[in-house]
Amino acid sequence: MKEITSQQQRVLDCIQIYLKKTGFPPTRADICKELGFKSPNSAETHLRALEKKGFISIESGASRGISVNNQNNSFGGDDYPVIGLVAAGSPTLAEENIERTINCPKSFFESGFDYFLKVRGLSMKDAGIMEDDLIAVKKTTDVKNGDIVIARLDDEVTVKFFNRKSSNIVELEPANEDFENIVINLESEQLHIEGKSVGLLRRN
Amino acid sequence: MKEITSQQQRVLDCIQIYLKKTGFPPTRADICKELGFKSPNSAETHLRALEKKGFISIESGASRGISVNNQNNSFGGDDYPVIGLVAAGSPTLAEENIERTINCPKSFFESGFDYFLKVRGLSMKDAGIMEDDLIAVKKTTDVKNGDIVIARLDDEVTVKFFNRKSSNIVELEPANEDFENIVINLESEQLHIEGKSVGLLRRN
DNA sequence: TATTATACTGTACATACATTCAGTATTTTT
DNA sequence: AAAAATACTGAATGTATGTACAGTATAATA
Repeated sequence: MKEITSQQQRVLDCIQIYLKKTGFPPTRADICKELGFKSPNSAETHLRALEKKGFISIESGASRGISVNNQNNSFGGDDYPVIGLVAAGSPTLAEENIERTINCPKSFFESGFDYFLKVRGLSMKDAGIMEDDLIAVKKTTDVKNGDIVIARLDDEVTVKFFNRKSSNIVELEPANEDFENIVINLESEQLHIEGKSVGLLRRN
Repeated sequence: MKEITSQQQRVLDCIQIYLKKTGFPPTRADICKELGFKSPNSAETHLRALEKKGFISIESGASRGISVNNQNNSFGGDDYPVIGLVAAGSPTLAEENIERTINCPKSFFESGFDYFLKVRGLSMKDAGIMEDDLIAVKKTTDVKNGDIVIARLDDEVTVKFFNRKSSNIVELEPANEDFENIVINLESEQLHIEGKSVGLLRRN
């Protein structure tokens, strides 16, 4: 399997997202529409490159005759969305926030989980959470002190240790001395717990 | 979900078998060929019935625009051994070293991998590798500078950054200031590269 | 008994789509 | 320095494919 270029990766991701969304592969035109190309031949040449490198197979003549060569899945486990952790904005499962999907068993992380969150920044580096790591997030508001939580303050989403100081005071603690604790007074500020981390996935 | 007739079940099975085989849904003609119908309209009416009963969805106008509405599927990946990284001793795949197995797709980590290695100690903590993390290891001796390698010195197995200083000198560098570099002179010492890290799995 | 659903054959047609050809430009490899 | 790969636009074409229309026939509902 030769090396894939970034544009080819985009096309491959596009195919898989389309497949997940619709249940069938995209046409050349669909790919163009999704990625902003203006000629169906742009998609065509990328598809040919992907086929040559072994990432996909194309059935000649058949419309939507694209199949992704993942010997693993397609119809094995479940597809979990990977959501980008943008500085501002809630990590919703809205289509535009889903970067791609990862196929893995439901019970891959012990207590089950709902989606992967792609980490930005190094505020949790001492907890072994690095940039671009994928945190397996379980949607829940039932969190304990010491849990790594995905919290939303207004429109800012952040990953931090949870620490309830008193009935009204919650501290969100980073694992990096360059960052400071966030102290929240629940009487005056809104804190929304999106979920908690139940695992981590890193792919080199 | 209304009751399905035997013929409709045959059509539904046909769609799923076709999907599994090719990766994309069949056309009306494909279904006819498979089930012996002589008119595409035979398939069409069955598809309409299946849609009406909720078993499938059809995207109007799109070729092969059939998607099967099922949410239940069991996972069929491979079982990968989890090997404990003991201070002394090689991480072999011998049965007594296998702590457990984890079921996940072969291509879960991009370049494929062979086993999971359970990490002891914090010598790589600044690389986000913590105690009890599972490193996805690909067995290979083809490593580059900067790769995280699983190396064996005599009977000591360790995870470190690989750095070839010269043709005879290799440094194994920890990611923790409390630990020191291991400098190996290949002329006088034996260094065996077991493999390299291609990913990481952490389960809380 | 009338109506609707099931289960087909057969023809026809508009359009959805794959695919080729002709260009242009940049980057990478040889 | 030449060749090949990458990354596109744009137009054109044949066919793959969905889908409607016209029939025939039997079983299940209302």
